[in-house]
Amino acid sequence: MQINKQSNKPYYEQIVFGIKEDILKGILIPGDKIPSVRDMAALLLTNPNTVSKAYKELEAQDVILTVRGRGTFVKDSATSSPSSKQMDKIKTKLQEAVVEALYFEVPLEEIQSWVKQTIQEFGGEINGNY
Amino acid sequence: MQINKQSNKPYYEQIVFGIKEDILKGILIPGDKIPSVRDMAALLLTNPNTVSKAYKELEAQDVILTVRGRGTFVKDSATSSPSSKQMDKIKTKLQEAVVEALYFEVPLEEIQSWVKQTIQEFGGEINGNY
Amino acid sequence: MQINKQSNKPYYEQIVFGIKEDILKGILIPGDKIPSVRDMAALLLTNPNTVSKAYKELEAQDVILTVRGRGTFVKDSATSSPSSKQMDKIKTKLQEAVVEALYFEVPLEEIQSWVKQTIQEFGGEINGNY
Amino acid sequence: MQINKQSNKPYYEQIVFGIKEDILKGILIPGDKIPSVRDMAALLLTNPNTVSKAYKELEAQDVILTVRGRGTFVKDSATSSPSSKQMDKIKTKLQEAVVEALYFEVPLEEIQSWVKQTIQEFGGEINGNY
DNA sequence: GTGGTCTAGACCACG
DNA sequence: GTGGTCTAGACCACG
Repeated sequence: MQINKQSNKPYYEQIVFGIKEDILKGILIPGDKIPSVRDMAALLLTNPNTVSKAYKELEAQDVILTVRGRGTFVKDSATSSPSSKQMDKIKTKLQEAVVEALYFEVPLEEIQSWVKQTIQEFGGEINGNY
Repeated sequence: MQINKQSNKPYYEQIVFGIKEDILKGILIPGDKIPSVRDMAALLLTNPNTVSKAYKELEAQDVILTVRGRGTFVKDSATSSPSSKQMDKIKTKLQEAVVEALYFEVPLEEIQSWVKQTIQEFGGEINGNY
Repeated sequence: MQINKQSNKPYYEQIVFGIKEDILKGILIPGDKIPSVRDMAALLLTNPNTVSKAYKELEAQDVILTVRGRGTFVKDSATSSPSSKQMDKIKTKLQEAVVEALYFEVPLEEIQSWVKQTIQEFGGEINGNY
Repeated sequence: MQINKQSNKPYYEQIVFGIKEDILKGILIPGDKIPSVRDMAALLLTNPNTVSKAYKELEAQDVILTVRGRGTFVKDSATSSPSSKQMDKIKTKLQEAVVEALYFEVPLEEIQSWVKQTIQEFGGEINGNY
């Protein structure tokens, strides 16, 4: 995992997203201890406060569990069901991306293929009749 | 088109997106004159500076064209081909939305259906066997 | 509203609680603009970052709404329904306080009276047959 | 008694609270010897330092008494009268819990019922016309 | 060693 | 003028 310092995306959001990616990819599994705030900051060449902010956000989203004095752990993903608010947010984000693509005349097949690729890369088993 | 003042999305981005939506929907077609910065600001109950910023962004993206003294016009979409940079940005945005959805265990069928719905609403002609 | 710098309660939590109190008391009503992060920091003789943290927490709890560049506003309390998690937390907190009181042999009548007083001070109209 | 390692409440506070609960419930009665720091640590699968901290806190609150070489004992509750400082703390804690509940529009009846339940569970004899 | 809180101060995006 | 992000660095509570 790395922070793209050129991106206009805040560092802490990149960390939040990166952790989720690692969980989806199976690099991190439920129960795993993730690096301490300080270690992660050293790894990512950023400030501990920034990592701390990311971890707090991840905890608010029920992705990790942090125990004072002991560390931070990956939660069971089954536990974390999104609120309808989060659901709406995700849906809107997806739709906006699609509209954007359509506007710039990305061929439909390509849009579909991007989605499929991502699902295959991150989504694990896919039903045959899809 | 309206601005959602509750949204955490910047007003100017909402305007940029709204114009693109209107074009995709056919409400605006190439060559159409769009309201002046001041008129649009009045329509949207917002600050002219905000509209101006949105128009500049739309011009940078080759979506509209401002002719001094004559007004602002919707460009021919054929003219506006996205740079590979824009293309990457769109792809990344789409993938991130999908990853987010996967993380929160949105069923694959639902993700697909969201994409299809959006395409059908905005994308015009869709091949039957798609 | 004031921060008790002697208290072991974090400043930012005191601010969160203080805002809720002011809403319950009617000092703040839905739609009201609350002081900017900087102004509030000056009022409370604390650091803007601390106020910012409090405001973020209040927004996460659906108590206030912050609009970039415009300010921070009190939300309609009807909108903010607590999650079952929040509910559990509140219940636990209340029960712990009661257990503590019982342990130190606070008379039952006194415990009841504390609760009633608080309800009368903050709860507005109370049904007669209570 | 058990420690909830998921809770964000410090372990030592959980122990302090747990002992008080046991006394209120009658599981522990004045004069009872409670497990040594080491035994308790083994029982609770935690660090002896943590138990030690809890015992010190309980001693400071006049709940238990440690006699060097003989062990740790539950004090007579009559002996342990709270300082007015402790009293204020308890009152504040209770009021805060009630304010929190009111803010989130927990019905008054429910707040009352939570208090009653707790009293009935822990408080022993309750006057009929209460 | 772990995360939590707080300060001081900088720079930025938005309206 | 508004909130958001980030850094650097301090001190603290907990285990």
